[in-house]
Amino acid sequence: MDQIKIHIDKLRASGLRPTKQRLAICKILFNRKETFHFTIDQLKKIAEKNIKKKISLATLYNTVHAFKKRGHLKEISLKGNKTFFDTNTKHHHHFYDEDMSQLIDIEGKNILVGNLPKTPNGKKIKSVEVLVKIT
Amino acid sequence: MDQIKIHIDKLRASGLRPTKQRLAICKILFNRKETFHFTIDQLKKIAEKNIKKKISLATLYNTVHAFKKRGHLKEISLKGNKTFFDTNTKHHHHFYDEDMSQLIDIEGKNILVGNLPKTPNGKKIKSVEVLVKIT
DNA sequence: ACTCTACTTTAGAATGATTATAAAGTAGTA
DNA sequence: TACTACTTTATAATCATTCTAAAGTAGAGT
Repeated sequence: MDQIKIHIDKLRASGLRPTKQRLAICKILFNRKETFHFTIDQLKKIAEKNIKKKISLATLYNTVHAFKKRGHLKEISLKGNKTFFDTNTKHHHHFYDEDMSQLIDIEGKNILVGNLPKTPNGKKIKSVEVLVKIT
Repeated sequence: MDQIKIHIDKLRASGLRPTKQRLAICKILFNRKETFHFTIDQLKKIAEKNIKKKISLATLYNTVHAFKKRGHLKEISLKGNKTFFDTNTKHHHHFYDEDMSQLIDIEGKNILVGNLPKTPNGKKIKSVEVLVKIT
């Protein structure tokens, strides 16, 4: 079954025109079974190698943010200057390998967080994120 | 009892000369019972108001990093452009109030993280951090 | 107190990630 | 094919942080 068609439909369904650049990015991000964690400049390198042309940084930022807004990507909370994105949009947690600067998924159901205290001022919990740093 | 003396000793014990700027910063950070979470520019505003003079950004960065290196401050993992520091150096977790961009401590012992899967490649766990976002 | 030296502070430049701008290009509809 | 709104792009702008190197200061030894 044609992956390209799937990506075109996905883009159209999100109100985004299927352009060459967006399709190239879709191919990199979504033609895979496993989760993919990346930074913008990693994505840029891969995309430019694939299409053998330059892609503007601005396009990559635009596209990735558009995908995030539509729920096709998640942004990962990490200290430091680099922002990571994650193709796994389900609720889950991460190992962070500091030597490799690399994220590894932990399925949400495989981790248990208990004894949470009452939220301050009766606020609602929006999310619970666990980051396990490893070396 | 003289707080200033305590700060001078603390600085000396860390191999740092007690300068006007460092003492002003110590006063802001450590003359309090409760945990203090701050960004560099928040600290700058408070410090300059206190001493009624400008302090160089570089000095604030230098000092805060020196304190962090000596274990008097912790740096907090958060997405976004701003880096937070925390006067609570014990192991603990955080609520993050997104409306207020404000961190609130959760004592380490008050939270339970279980069912952690095996670490990849037999790596060692360095830390487990929980961030509870609230609104 | 005086001097010397190493440590500090400082303003401003440099860096690196991200966002804004505005002009040129393109998809999709009529 | 023609038109219009959406996209891409190069570049400038912004923001946090780090670097630099020159001027200032603390503390030890005199």
